[in-house]
Amino acid sequence: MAASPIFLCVRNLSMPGHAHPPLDVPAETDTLLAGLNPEQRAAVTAPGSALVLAGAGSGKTRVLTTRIAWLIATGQVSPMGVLAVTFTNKAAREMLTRLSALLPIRTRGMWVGTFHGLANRLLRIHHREAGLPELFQILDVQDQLAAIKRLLKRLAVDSERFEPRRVQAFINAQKEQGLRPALVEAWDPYSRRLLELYAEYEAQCQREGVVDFAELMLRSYELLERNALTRAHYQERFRHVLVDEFQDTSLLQYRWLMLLRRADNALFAVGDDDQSIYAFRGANVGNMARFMQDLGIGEPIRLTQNYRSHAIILDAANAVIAHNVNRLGKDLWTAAGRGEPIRHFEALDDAEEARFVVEEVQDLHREGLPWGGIAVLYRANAQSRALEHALFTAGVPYRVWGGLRFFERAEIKHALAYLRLVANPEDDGAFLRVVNFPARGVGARTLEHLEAAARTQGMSLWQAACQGGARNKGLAAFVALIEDVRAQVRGLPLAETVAVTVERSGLLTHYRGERDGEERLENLQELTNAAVAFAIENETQDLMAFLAHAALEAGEYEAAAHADAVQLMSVHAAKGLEFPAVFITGLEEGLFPHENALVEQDGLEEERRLMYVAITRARQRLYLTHAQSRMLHGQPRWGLPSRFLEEIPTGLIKPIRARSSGSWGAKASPLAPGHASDARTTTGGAPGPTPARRTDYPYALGTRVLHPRYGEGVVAGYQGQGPETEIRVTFPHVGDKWFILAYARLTVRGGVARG
DNA sequence: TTTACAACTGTTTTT
DNA sequence: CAGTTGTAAA
Repeated sequence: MAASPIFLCVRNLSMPGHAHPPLDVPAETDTLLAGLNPEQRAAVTAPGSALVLAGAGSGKTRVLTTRIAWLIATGQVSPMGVLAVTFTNKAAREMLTRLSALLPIRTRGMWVGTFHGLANRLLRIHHREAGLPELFQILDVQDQLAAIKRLLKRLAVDSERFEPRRVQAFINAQKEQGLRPALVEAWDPYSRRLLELYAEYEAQCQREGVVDFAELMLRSYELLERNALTRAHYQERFRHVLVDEFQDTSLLQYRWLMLLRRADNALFAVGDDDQSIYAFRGANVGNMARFMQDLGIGEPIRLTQNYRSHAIILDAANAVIAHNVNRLGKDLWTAAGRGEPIRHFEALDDAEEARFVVEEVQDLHREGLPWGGIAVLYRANAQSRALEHALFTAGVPYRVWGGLRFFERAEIKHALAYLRLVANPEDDGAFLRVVNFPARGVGARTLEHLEAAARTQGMSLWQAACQGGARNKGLAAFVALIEDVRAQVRGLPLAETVAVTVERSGLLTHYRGERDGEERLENLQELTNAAVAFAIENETQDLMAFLAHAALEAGEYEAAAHADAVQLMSVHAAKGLEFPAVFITGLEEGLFPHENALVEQDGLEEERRLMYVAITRARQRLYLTHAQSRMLHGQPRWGLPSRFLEEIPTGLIKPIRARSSGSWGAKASPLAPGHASDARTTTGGAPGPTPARRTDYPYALGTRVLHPRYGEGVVAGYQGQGPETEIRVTFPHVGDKWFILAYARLTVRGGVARG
């Protein structure tokens, strides 16, 4: 497989990255700096290394791109001497787009990309030094989990005790800390076993020539660390390293960046500790303080003027985030007016919440706001269902972000597995995925034999299958098919290769025969389109590059991405975006903040930052909604309003009542007892089982109750029904406890409860 | 070996 | 509720 042009141009190791004569560009440097406020200007022109503490909506991306343009235009660096790192592909693209608008330069060869994308780039170039085959494959999260399950099975590990996801999380956590198995300390037998599994997993990946996300980072880190010449080359080249969303860097990524640093290079980091919401993925906010220390930076440059939101919205955001203790500290301000109050709506259940959102959305649209100017945010993707249903029923166009992405869909993964086998038939993971899909009579028994043969002879499944001859008819057919396709696509352009492989795989025929195969067929067609687009955009026909792209950029191929539609997404997915109108839904204890987060170290603070991110997405109008009950796992579940609602000064909030007759929607005081048994009617539509069942619960939410062991607490929610109904009580010192209602010995202060 | 269906279980956020 | 795993029958 020929290396792509991308790789060829970076292969030119003699490319000087240091100063060069100023570009002959029409953009005067004064023009570049015009319109920046003093802090932004200071950041753009900062000599040497700097840390920029950039609040939400403070022009962070503008500063970053303007700095690159300014450095180039003033001759301080050549385009090839810049390394700019982001976390999302979207952000990287955005940066390149803005950059080419500022300067007439060719951005294609520039090193602007995500950490993982750049790590991949390094490893492709230096695969030999890194100890990887030229055609190494990238495992996405699903692939990695499948590989781990396979490993556990092969080693006959009790996967009840060692849950695959646990093992996966353990391995990734170690890698994100830069730790190989030999460096991890394990004191108890369980940890020791985990460690063994980590080591075995590594061996398996190495054998199969595959690399997971964390491995991309770790392997490229080790490459730079161990090869002084290579390191020196990139240090010489990248005179300016710029990092976006610095608060999201992991320890390993931090050290990766530091390897590229030389005394006369400049590191420019932009971040906002208040928007650090990826700790669960290894992000380490502490990197910001460490950065200042390691680089001898006294104070960060603070960008506190917000150009996005009205003052009321900022006040709310500032008030919420002020409850966090661990902060570098900054308050946002705006020159814009106060704006409208924040609207708050309490719904009886998630269905009513969704109906409220739809009605308001329709009003906004009638007032002239395009659908696309409206975002509906939620904490967990599962919440999108009720909202989608209501929007769909009302005929409002909407687009859901997140969830299952294009390259993660089963049919696409299948097609990609065929392509991976075309690129490299030794890929066991890909082999197992499609050896019997579509079904061709290769069952568990055949695979057992094959795996045994492969193991004893130390070869891949593919080799074993070739060698074992045609003991199984289906297996022989599969081998013949793959060999045939490999021969057929040799020398074909990328898109043809994809089209031919998909066709020959039999996937199309298979899905044509399925009831719900229509959408899958469309997706498979779309895969060829994606290949065409990829080939044009990157000027390459390299299948490996396309497969890497598929793993590193799972989404972004949805149809109608640019249509005017209401945007539905998780708060995480909304980071970096802004909308004239924003709904934050599901503001309930247990959901937002999420109950899992409450038991994690610093979990509540991270949830609060998430709330901060959510609020600061809004430019003019902000809605907050919560529901008294919500369907969860097919059961209604009750919760108190989120504490974040109370952290916003009441003066900024205007409660909204449901508009339909007979409804009830004023903001309730969460500690006011007594409304659980009030019979209430809901808006016109079917209210679901809610009102009837509510009367079954003996204590109102918020009721103070006494427990013989834990003392006084507050009723925080219910789950389930009938004799298995559980009650959740929050105790001041003990936290949340669940009890079976029928057995819980609870008393209400001042009397015994009904029930 | 494949298919169909029952039982079980987890369930946040994502490059 | 939905996705996965286990079991029984074809």
